[in-house]
Amino acid sequence: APRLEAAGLDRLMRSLEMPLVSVLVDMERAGIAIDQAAFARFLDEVGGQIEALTARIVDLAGGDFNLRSAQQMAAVLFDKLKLKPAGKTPGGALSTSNEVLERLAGQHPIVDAILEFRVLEKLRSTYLEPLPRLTGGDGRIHTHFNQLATATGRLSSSGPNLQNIPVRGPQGQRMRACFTAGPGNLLASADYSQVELRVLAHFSREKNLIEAFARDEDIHARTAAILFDKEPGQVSADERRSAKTINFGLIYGMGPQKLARELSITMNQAKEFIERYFARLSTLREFYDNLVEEARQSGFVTTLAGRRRLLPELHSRNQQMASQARRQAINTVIQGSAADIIKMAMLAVARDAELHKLKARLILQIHDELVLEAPESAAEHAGARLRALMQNVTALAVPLKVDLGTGFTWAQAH
DNA sequence: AGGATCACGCACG
DNA sequence: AACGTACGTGATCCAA
Repeated sequence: APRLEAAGLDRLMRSLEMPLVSVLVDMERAGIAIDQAAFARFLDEVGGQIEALTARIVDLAGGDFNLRSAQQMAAVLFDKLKLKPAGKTPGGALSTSNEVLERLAGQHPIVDAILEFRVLEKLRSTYLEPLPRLTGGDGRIHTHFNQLATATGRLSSSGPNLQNIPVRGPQGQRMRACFTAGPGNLLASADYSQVELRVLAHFSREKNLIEAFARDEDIHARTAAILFDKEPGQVSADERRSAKTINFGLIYGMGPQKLARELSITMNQAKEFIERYFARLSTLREFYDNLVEEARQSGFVTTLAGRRRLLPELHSRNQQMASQARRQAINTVIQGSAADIIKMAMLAVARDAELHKLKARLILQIHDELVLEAPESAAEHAGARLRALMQNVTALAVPLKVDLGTGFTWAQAH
């Protein structure tokens, strides 16, 4: 306790993290219901497709091998079939990752089959087979929310991880439709809209970002307009996509190499792009420089709620380590502050008399999203209350916006 | 033989 | 290599 007080961390401990413990306990005990039959049907279909694809891949490879082994897969693709390697793993082996395979796609029909196999195999092995086995006697799945697992202040989820359930594409939608409200109940899902960019706007005081959020404009279109000298209405889909990549890359301290790859442009174009971005949003450059300089002097960064991350590597003589620490410094302030905000919201939700009367209970947190379960007749009311609590939990230099949905399944609630 | 650990790949925000 | 996580599978290591 004396050490916490000395670091000014006792308030964070007493008024945020300690009260949060019982909220997390309640969420873990509550769990989420799943549709066993929907899981079974989905697994049945996926299993059949995996069998068919396995036969086709082995046939195209001209011999049997274990297609779940990256080592054997590399041998087939690059030795046997003589495809051109397009990247290495951190360990120095020839990579067979999604990114590499997509570049090989035109060269051989086996490539598309492998990509498809990987998607289905991931679904089967990580979600469709294990999750139904983890159902308790109550027909529900109970995760653990780990409060001390991350460097930034986020929660993590394990046993099973319910923070990485597929959501993208038709397969993701179908997966989330397997998670349901219990009998007589509905789910309400509320997620913070672009909370990390809003946190960045708040800390940096960047005029363009603040204005765009204040007017509830399309932030990526606005960035594109600034970048390409246009009116936001005149921005093309491609230009908006580029701006979106930059906006998100910004939060991680993305360099020109990664940007070039993401946008399929040259290194020089990417460098120009980044320069122009910071020239026109110069407050951001200042904010980043100040943040890193203060972190170097103090040895740590501080989030909205006063959470700290020590970053001794900022002083590393190894350039790569030092650069990584600089990116971590920036990202931690943003990601960690967003984590602070949703944790405060969780406390507000848990303490809210109205939600209590409605018999609404928090069941999941997925970094910027809260999922509530409530009796059917109360769900709409509870959702609206949840949204209000999340939006008003703290006042930043920009408004907090929350998107809301309700439904009988997690997919419908989105 | 079999548990521990690493490498790889990939799901999410 | 652009930040933060969890986990399944295969490959490899190694103490009892």
